[in-house]
Amino acid sequence: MSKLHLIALDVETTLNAPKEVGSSHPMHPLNKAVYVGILDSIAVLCPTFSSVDDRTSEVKFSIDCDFLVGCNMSFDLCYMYRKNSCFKEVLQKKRLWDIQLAEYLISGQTEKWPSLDRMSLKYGFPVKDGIITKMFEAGIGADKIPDYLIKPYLLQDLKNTLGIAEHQIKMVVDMGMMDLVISQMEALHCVTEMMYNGMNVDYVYFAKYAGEVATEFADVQFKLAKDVNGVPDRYYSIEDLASATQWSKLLFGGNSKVVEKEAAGFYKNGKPKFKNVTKNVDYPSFSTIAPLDEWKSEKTGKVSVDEEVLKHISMFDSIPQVRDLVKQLLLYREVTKQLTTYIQGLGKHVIRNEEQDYIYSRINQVTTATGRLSSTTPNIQNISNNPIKKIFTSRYEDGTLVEFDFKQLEVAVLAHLTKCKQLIADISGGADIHNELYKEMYGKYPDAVTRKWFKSLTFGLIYGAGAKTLSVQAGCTLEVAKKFVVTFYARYPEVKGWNTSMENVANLKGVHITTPEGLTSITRQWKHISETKRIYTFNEYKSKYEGTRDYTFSPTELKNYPVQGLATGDIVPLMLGIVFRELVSTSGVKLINTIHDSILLDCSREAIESGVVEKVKRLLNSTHKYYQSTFGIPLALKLSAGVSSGKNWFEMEEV
DNA sequence: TCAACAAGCGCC
DNA sequence: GGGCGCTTGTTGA
Repeated sequence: MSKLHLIALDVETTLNAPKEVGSSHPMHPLNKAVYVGILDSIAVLCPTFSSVDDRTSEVKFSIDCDFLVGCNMSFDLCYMYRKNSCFKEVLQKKRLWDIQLAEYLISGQTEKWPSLDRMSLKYGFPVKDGIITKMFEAGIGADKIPDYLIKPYLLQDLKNTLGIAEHQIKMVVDMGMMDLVISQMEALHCVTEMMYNGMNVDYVYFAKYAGEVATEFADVQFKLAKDVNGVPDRYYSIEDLASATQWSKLLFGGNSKVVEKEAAGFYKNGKPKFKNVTKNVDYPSFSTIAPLDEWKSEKTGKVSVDEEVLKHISMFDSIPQVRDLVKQLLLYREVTKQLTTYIQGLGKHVIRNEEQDYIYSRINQVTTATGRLSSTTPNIQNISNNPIKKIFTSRYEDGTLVEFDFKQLEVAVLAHLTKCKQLIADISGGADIHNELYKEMYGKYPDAVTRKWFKSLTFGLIYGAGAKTLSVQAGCTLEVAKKFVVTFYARYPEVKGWNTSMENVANLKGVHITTPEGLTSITRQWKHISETKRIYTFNEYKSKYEGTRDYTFSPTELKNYPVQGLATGDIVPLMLGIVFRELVSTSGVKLINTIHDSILLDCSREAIESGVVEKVKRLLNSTHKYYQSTFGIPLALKLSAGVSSGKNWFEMEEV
């Protein structure tokens, strides 16, 4: 193999953004790139360190290379895009090699956020200068650090990055992982674009809605405080409405240490002397319901007062006062969540510009065990499905948000992995598997309400739940849950076979790991290589049950990782890359986010009229073709996407 | 006072 | 049952 031509990129920046959004936030208006370091692996030219107005970097980027290399590249790329739109156009054409992403994949998702330092150690390069790192940690940006300090630091980073990339590329080729890695690097381009674009926020609506929620919170809090006051004195007294510990003591009893002053003779001057005595006080349980064993925490022994427990009490406690109090607490919890996590939480991430307001969340590609993406600062993947979502609107006058969802993605992937004939037939034929399973059990199709709870049985089973858990989660009897499990495996027998085979292989191939220091692990580990060559790492855990073996692989992880990983770790990112290439040069369309099995676009009216929705839908409905051409393996069934759109992210309607 | 952990809860 | 991240309270250094 001839020597690869790599160009490394590293940006040193100011650290001026407020703490709430992260001081180095690449999209914050107060931040900018100060030094841009570029190092070419074959050119004899010196490394480049350019300032903002320097055109040298542009020249460098125009050089053709095999990979543009960096560490945590979405960060550097966003800064470069902001510097100059010419950079954006040129850089987005490049093939990327992010050493952090490559390391995460090579490690079988065990290295989360691998740092340049850690990788430098592993691959035998000098670890960088601690002084600069300390300065960054102290909030001193690159603009306040003199050249003579920062340039050698930057150069070392660039050299290490290039060297690490060269090692990794060899490894990835040897491991047969290159197709996966390349598709992940394309996805990196897409999520970088999404982070760069951000989500447009309707701040006027946000302010109004925030006021409404705050008012509601105050009302609910007032009412709950009043109800708490009405609890007889002999029970534990709630001091903090938000404390689960205190609620547990009130509802299920418990003891509490109370410090009391006790007379202890007299001082010489005749004044009475006191000493503090700690007494244990036992409180009776306010609820008449005895706590179930499964409500008790394994680690702390505390009785849970989560939603499930509270709902149970609110329905079945024999004392009306208890039922009412707990109902009010449930309401309080709900409103608190809305206020703290969504109103206040999202509010501090709004970046206000003269023209428009945006939330720029991070989309992380190197954090999960399965290869799924995650979202932080703020987490946009768990926004409540309620009017809070109305804050997200189009940036275009008269524009719309458009969301594409893969239909039944994880079930379809399960069908592919297990090659289950009936499951493939059901999904390919457009049948709803929940309806079909219900019909097998009851001889007729369910109505909408029935289907909703019944659906949770299917997902529970795929995630690995047993009949007992299924009955609790779905709120049905154990008999129904048992019957469901039998029905499911009777209709889809290959799923059972696949599950069993995963367990067998894990037990057969799991090995004890020896550390570099020569220590051998008590638990075994199994690295499973999927057909896309993604590596899943399974570890044994201490068994809950007495008997057979002390340590076992988790059957639920074995069932779930390959499904979740292929679906939302491999297939969705593959298509993110494809959609990115298709849309990146289309005007009036912005890629703005991705939530596990969906892709979110912000579209102008003109773009909609020019048929962008149909274009993307066609791409997504051809996923099986891209899968085959990328991984060389046919998908056992075609995937399809649904589309919905709306003026804001709450009022989306199917199109 | 701070950091780590636990509980709780939002999403797919 | 799987996968996450955020907020708050608790705990222990």
